[in-house]
Amino acid sequence: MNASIQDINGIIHGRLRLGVMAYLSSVNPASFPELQQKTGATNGNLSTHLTKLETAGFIRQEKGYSGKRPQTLVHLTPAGRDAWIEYLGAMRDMLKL
Amino acid sequence: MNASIQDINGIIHGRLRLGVMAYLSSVNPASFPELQQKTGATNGNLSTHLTKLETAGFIRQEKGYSGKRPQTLVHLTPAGRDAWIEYLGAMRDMLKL
DNA sequence: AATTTTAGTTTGTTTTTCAAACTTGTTTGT
DNA sequence: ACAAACAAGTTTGAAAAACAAACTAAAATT
Repeated sequence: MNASIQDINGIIHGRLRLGVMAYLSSVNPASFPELQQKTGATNGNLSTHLTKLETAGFIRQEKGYSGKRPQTLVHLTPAGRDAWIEYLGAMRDMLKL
Repeated sequence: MNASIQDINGIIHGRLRLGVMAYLSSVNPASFPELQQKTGATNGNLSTHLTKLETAGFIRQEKGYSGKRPQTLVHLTPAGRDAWIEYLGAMRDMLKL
């Protein structure tokens, strides 16, 4: 296969989005504040990147309530999981891990 | 250790620079055209990113000649190798590879 | 001697990243 | 009950990064 940088999904590769995807790959779904805490991002920044991942079809944002407070649950979609697997493969190959 | 995105070196992480570092980690030094071919970057773009890696102290650009043609050889510095090792560790940990 | 090719740098535009400021609604203190 | 502080996000504007086109300079080719 011998992956090179062209094979690395740029949407996933961004630092913050990579953190989100990595976390979602083991904790799915995860809440917005949970992701914020795990990534250390500001809420504004996280919001922007989630929108980007959502536009790419990798995650889904479910807006509901926890009690009376609004709560967004972020789900990894099947397409997102596929893309994640592929990303891992490409990185493993490229970095020779 | 449990690495998160904060532990990932942003200079190295950029797509193109990552390709350069990965290549240099096994072929050191490498010529400018060789890197261009391997990464698929335009020469302008590659030049910019090499400058960035050089400023960070991760590579050294040796300007010499191959016969009469100018040839830039790009060397991974010891600091660059250290940073690379650390990057690999952080990624391995974060991606659970 | 004109044209093409090689090797790179500089410059300007587009894209991306990021955080401050704002919005909307909730809880807490007095 | 009313104001102040808090929580959960979104919008927006500024800074940084990525990228490719245009340029420079010298060598090889015709």
